[in-house]
Amino acid sequence: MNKAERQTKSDRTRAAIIAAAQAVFAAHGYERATVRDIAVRAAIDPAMIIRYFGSKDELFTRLAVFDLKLPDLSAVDSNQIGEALVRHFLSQWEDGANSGLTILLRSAASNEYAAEKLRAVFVEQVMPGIASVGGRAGAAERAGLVSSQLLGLALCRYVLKLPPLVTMHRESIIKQVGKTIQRYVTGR
Amino acid sequence: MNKAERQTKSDRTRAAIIAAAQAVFAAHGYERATVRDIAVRAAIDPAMIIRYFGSKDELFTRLAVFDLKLPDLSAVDSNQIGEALVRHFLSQWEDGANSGLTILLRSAASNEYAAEKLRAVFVEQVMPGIASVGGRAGAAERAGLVSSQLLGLALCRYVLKLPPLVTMHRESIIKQVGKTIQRYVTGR
DNA sequence: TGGAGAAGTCAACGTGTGTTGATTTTAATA
DNA sequence: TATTAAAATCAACACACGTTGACTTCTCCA
Repeated sequence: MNKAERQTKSDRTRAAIIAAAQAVFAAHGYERATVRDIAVRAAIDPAMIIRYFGSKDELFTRLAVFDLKLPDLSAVDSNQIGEALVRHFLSQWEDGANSGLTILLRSAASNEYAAEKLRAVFVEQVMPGIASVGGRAGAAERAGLVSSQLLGLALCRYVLKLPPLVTMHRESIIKQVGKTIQRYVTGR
Repeated sequence: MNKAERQTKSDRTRAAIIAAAQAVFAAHGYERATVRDIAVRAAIDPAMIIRYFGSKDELFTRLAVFDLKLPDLSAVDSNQIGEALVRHFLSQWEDGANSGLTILLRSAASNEYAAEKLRAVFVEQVMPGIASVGGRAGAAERAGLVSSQLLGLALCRYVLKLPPLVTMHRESIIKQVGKTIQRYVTGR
């Protein structure tokens, strides 16, 4: 075995910790998630988490990241941008239900670090994307409105689990909310 | 002094505890708010909080209530329902910045009791209001969409404090988001 | 004014938390 | 197989939390 392969054991527990931490942080948010919960789920000792990641904070920091992976909107048919954005957003969410965005949204309301991270996602990813369509004029406000609708949708459907939004079919949401986003993005 | 007035002393600390608790719960959410924080802010002993309210949970329960005070929507010009709803919602929010809705929204993402309370607000207050306009057909879904936009707006403007939404003028928001709500409520 | 009940103070308890250091076990090399 | 470093275990720490009960102070009426 060469050196790279030899580390496979510790890599595995490292991965187990990350997977468990993602699930627990996503389910309960930062404050309510405990190192011991994560350890149980990963079937390891709580001390290992500190050993591998330094502290609960550092582990959270490592997982509280999110890449929207916005496509090039200037390449999309400009009448379809709204629906395309909602569709993309829903996919991003459902693909990685335990991933960054869930963790951030669950924690941001009571955790300033997570809130700041979410604001950064807005400034670095949403803003530029919106500005690339319909020009820079009023892009910040348009991006803000877009975010309010998309985050609100995620909050209600995935976090609060408001019955009608949970039940509602993906395509209905895309059609309805798509119209809203379309108007926000293009200014009608 | 009669009996009612004699209790004025304890009523005052009772009120101080409530005010302090509203502020702390609204600022940090249930998990992060501590009995000791509330006590410091109310300038009283932590033990008094337990003495007066039984437990942190009971105090929270007492404050985690919200009355949307929706006006009779069937009396509003049906072309103005969207704007009227947003205006009403913003007023409700800004009037009592430390009150029920803030507390609920700050806590609901990581506190199942608060989430349940928010769902109850939806079922008991938003749903009936929306159903009273445009009929019962699809009322649940329409109400869900309305909630996603309004809660998303509150989340971004008051909790996450996304810069453009914080800066944006009240009337611009009412105009822009009003159109969205109008379409959701009336089904276009 | 003295006594009784309310209001407030104080120190401490038990519990759950993140974290640490010493120790034991495991696994790869010589 | 013996050796050595990595990996995992364990018990315990320090701290913050909600909560309790005994005690003191205040306040008002007889």
